[in-house]
Amino acid sequence: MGMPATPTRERIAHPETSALDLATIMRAAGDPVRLEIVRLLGDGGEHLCGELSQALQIPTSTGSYHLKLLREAGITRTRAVGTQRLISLRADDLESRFPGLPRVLTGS
Amino acid sequence: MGMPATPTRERIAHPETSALDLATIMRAAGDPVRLEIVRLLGDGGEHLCGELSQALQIPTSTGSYHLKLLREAGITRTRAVGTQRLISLRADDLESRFPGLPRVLTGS
DNA sequence: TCGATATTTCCAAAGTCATGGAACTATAGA
DNA sequence: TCTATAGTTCCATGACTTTGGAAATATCGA
Repeated sequence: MGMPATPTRERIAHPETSALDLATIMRAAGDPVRLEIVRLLGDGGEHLCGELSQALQIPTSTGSYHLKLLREAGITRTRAVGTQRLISLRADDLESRFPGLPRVLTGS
Repeated sequence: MGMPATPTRERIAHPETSALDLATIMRAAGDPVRLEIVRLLGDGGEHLCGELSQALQIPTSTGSYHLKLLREAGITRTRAVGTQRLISLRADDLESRFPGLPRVLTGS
């Protein structure tokens, strides 16, 4: 026994609102798969990785890759509940830094 | 003499406003060089390829490449005057198709 | 018709990105 | 514990992107 040398799971990293970069956000949103994910998140709810992957008919490994990019760009927030990941749009953070952006991304 | 087999120069192609695609626009804007060009065009004026390339300190061949991508995505309009190309933002077209987008792209 | 100027096109090299199967990790529940 | 489930990470592959020098094209004015 004893503690493992490293934590078993890193806390999920999200950029601070003040650090959001428009070029990074645009690049992340500028892919048909990721833009469709953003549109699905435009309902304001929390969605699972598997649910989004299924909606887009892509393997979960591909979905997980795209969701990581969206999170690292600051477009989405991910929180862990059990083995699940609840993903939502950072609409308020995006709006405060880039007024009008959430509406553009989600089509209102 | 006689006419050449092909026209000496194609008319500069621009997508119609109704054909503008958000993922394509986002991808085009999601590059630091191109986003900076868009911000410079945010003054509403017409700018030359060489002027923009110089402002960004890149070779004109690189500038020309990025300007082609912006034009093909429908973000900019290019008109020829002599050997020069006058480039401007398609702010009204973008606004009508994606309300709020020009403000987001240019930082107002 | 020549030379200067503005820009585009060509090309190759280097870099980045998307894809998806397989292996792995974490958690819940029996 | 064991097993199922959810998601991540690893990895190879192929595809696309960005870069910039060189060559080509177009236009202007002397």
